Amino acid sequence: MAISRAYSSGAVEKRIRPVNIRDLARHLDVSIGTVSRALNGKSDVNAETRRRVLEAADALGYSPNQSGRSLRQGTTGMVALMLPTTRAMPLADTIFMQVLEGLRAFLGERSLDLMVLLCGPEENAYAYLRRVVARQIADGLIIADTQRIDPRIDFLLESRIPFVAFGRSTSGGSHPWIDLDFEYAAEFAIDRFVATGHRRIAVATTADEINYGYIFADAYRSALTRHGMPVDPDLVLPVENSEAGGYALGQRILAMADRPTAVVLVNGVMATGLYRLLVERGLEPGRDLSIISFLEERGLLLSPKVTCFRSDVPGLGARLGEALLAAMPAHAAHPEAPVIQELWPLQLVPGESDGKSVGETEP
Amino acid sequence: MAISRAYSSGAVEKRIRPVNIRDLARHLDVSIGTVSRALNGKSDVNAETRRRVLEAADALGYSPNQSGRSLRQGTTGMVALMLPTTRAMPLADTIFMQVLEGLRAFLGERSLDLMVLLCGPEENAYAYLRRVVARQIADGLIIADTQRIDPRIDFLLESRIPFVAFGRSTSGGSHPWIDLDFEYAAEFAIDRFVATGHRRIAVATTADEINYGYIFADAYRSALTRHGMPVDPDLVLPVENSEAGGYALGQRILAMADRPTAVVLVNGVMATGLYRLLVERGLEPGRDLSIISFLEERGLLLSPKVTCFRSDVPGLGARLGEALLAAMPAHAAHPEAPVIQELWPLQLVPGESDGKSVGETEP
DNA sequence: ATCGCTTCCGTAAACGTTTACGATACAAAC
DNA sequence: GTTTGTATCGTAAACGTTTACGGAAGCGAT
Repeated sequence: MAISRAYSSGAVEKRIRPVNIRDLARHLDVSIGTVSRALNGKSDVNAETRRRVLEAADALGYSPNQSGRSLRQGTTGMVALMLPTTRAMPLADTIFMQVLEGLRAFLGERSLDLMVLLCGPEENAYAYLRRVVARQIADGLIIADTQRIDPRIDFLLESRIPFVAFGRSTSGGSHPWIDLDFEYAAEFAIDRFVATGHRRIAVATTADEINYGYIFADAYRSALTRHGMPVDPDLVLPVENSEAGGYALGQRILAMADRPTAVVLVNGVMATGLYRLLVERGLEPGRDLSIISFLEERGLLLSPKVTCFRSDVPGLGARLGEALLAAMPAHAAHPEAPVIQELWPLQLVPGESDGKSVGETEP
Repeated sequence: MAISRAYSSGAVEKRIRPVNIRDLARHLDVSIGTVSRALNGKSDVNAETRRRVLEAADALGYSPNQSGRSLRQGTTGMVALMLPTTRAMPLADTIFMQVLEGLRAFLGERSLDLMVLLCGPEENAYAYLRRVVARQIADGLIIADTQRIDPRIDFLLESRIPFVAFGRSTSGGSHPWIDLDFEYAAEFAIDRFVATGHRRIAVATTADEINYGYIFADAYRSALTRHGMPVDPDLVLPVENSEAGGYALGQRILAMADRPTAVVLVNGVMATGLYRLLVERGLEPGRDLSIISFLEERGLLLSPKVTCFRSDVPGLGARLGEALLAAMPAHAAHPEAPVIQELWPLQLVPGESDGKSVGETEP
């Protein structure tokens, strides 16, 4: 644990003042207006002058100060994605990072920078959002983890700031959103289970207030009803969004008197925990309990291979970016761009974790 | 895929202009100077006036425009963490998110906001860094993924912007950094292996240029030498930082003529993949191959339990924040704060994945 | 009445940039 | 020679905020 003196150079040196446009203008012996026009690609500047300006800017390492620029033109060139850290932790490993990367790449091509703002548990997410909007820190906003009733959406609509929601909500009027097609996944899984003879099918949803848990459970219920099967409330199981949650889910299922023969998971993270419990109890996924999981990258390494859904997740991120740009007047293709509201498609990847129902099996 | 018209309200409404300090002053019939002083807690403002200002600001939803404020006082109140997305993906699930949360919480208590800037593969990380610094977007910077030779550090030192590195580097002079104690982990693991009779011990390091791979391998070599054991270059195995990498690692180990009986992993992500391969081949971790893994949350759910290192990772994040603040003149406890350079401690959590060497076992 | 002190507040400059506007120079057209 | 047009550039205002400075008012002491 070495501790040395501040900045080895010894003398106390002031923070270096970055070169500004005035320095650059003085250095080139032109006016700052010309420098600005040259750098911003305006037409009324001599080609030779522009070359000199660009060259000098590069040599002196000049980039326009962001505060000055955005103060003048009321735009920051940044897009903020607000992320509650409570969610960031369990979900980061599945798809969120890929959404982020798809989004970032899309925005980067349009010379917009993406910044991720973490919102901790102690600070109210709504208050934080208000602060970010009022301080005009970003030209557009992306919110995740939409809840069934989400005051953030009402506020964002009211404040007229361009935004897009990753996930649906019943709040607010017509606003841009992209969401995974949870309905398709739930119904497809149920259809598949029913087709292979399963009659007692459980669903693992989220334990918190995030909307997609409700959506998934609703789709599960309507799919069962469509097949003329009864809906047992005891088979709708809220699960904590983690591997430990999946482990606990397994414990609960095995402890049930009238045990389900199949379960569909709203989230891939829990699959690993569920697998582990089954193996510990000497049970085999796909034989003793059929499992269909949601999006999961890691789960593909599970043995036996888990049957799960897949999706073009970076593409989803890019589509989020498109939906946001459509809501930003300065970036929209045409001024009257429609509000984008889309379900993102999934495909099932068959594995070995679901199979024919063999009725009740003893552990 | 519903698509509706832009903003249900119908009429084309302009973007709302947020209330600024002038509006607030006019509304209260005082000068903008007084409003600013009242909001910033200056002493020379009447108590009753301050109350009215604060009340009105809250009622009108006023927050000072960030650009104007930071333009004037040359400070943004934000700290940026720059993260290459190439790394973000595989590592997010292990410890990085917890580092982030610890850091964010620490900064939040000091009313600094943390923003995460993603740096994609197509944009040079160094060029991006230069841009961020020149645009003065943040008061302090945190860089991760330090490489053995890292030009970013030289540049940051030269530009005099406060920063801290998560990870060591040979570049630059004396600058703040925090790093995990890879040396301790490597040596402790080797000691433990040797004590239980292992003589052929492999190490899985990173396949890229990130510095900790070198550090870990060096510590591995010196530990072997200290025990008077030969260092076989074939047992230093670069592994891709993912579960697939762990799987491939297992394939390579099993294919070796003179197979090692133990392996220590520089990263926990690969443990799962290695486990899977062993199970597929009918081998058991801890009996047929002893494994000690690095930090890993998920690995604790593996069966048999993996022997791995643990650390107070959010605490590490907070310490990163402390190291950064010590380098920021406006926030340091005293102006001549020393440069913080620290190794963060780890502890071994015994599991069942390492045990006595039973020599060569046939699959 | 004058002075000094304190409390409170208004005025205006400054931060770095963009951009509307006008000025200059020069070439082309009359 | 005058006018018109074009290319190029300088000037200055504006964005929203903070803060140094000074002024006004009140009050007690001389």
